[in-house]
Amino acid sequence: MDHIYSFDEYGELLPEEKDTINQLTKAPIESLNLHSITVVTNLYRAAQGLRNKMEREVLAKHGLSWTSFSILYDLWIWESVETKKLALSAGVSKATISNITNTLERKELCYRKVDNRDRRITCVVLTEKGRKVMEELYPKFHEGEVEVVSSLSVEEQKLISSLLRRVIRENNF
Amino acid sequence: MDHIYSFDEYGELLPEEKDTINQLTKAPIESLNLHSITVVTNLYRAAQGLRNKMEREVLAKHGLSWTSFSILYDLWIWESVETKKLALSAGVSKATISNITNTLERKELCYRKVDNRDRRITCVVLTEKGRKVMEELYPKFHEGEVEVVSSLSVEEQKLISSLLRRVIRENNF
DNA sequence: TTAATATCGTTTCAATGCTAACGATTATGA
DNA sequence: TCATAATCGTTAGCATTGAAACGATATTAA
Repeated sequence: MDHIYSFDEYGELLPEEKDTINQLTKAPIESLNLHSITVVTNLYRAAQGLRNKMEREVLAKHGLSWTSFSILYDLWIWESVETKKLALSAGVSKATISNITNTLERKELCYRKVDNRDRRITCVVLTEKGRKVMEELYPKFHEGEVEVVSSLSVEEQKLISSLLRRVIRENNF
Repeated sequence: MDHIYSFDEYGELLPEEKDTINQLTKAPIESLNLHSITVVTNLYRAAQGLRNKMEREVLAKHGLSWTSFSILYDLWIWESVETKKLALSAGVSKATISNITNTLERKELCYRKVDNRDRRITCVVLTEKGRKVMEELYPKFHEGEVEVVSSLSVEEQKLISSLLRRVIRENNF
């Protein structure tokens, strides 16, 4: 990553964009919901920036991606988690969890364990080494979390969380 | 992707999580900023869900990723864009743009053009075929945008946009 | 002018990520 | 019981992603 900035300075549609969309689609500008576009644009940019910042400033030290870290976090909290649940939690496919688990196993941060009651299920378990990494990394990750939203007041943080939560709920994200 | 759901049903820290974090880090629970955690968690989940939904419901038809689409969008609006600007706009590295441009070129949706004034710079240009794809895809993408935030009122959409924009600004995302 | 520096895009290599197909296991139903 | 269906994790194949190294070009400084 070189550096991230806003392609459009304002986080809203520029006149050029409106013109182009108006000219080049059958849908005239009147039928475009500009507020929806703005929400989606800013939502994705904020999340992308968040991920890049964390991977660069916190996770790079241990060569972990955002998703790897989120898997380790789940294991840290829940001790042992099924592959499928890890996928649902992280919002990625089972195949991705399988691949990342391989990488984490190679780093000796976790290991697989077949469920005895249902042998189709594989549980992933944190190793002692994995636990130590989380103990070291989590406080720094949390610092980053605080920093990223520090420009918002506590009330605004509650507000944006409740709005985001509604989006998540309504879309079954 | 199988299906996405909230690992924690509430979008907030569960008692188990608080306990674990409290026990396993040197940082006691009092020093954790729970609101920051909630904002970051919900922000990333919403964005992840958004991306997955769009790739699945709109972009899969043409085998495009979110990033590929965002590049095509920039080209659609601006005709011709430098590689570096595309990277900054999409929030990915130059290398990623280079790779994706290769794929898009293979699909004949764009082509490269060396800048005559500064031969270090490569501009990427949309082809006629690429323009047609965007004309077909953009209205559907926009439908998705509207749908995703449809549970929020216009006032709430303005509000969340302005909050997100402040996060973006303050972090130089 | 010329050497040093900076900038830009590509390449290399490994990890992440998805879809589809697969093999193993469990559940269901006739 | 036994065939069928459903569920789970992995594998195969390909695209995406980034860090680092690299070559080409442009800028700066001496």
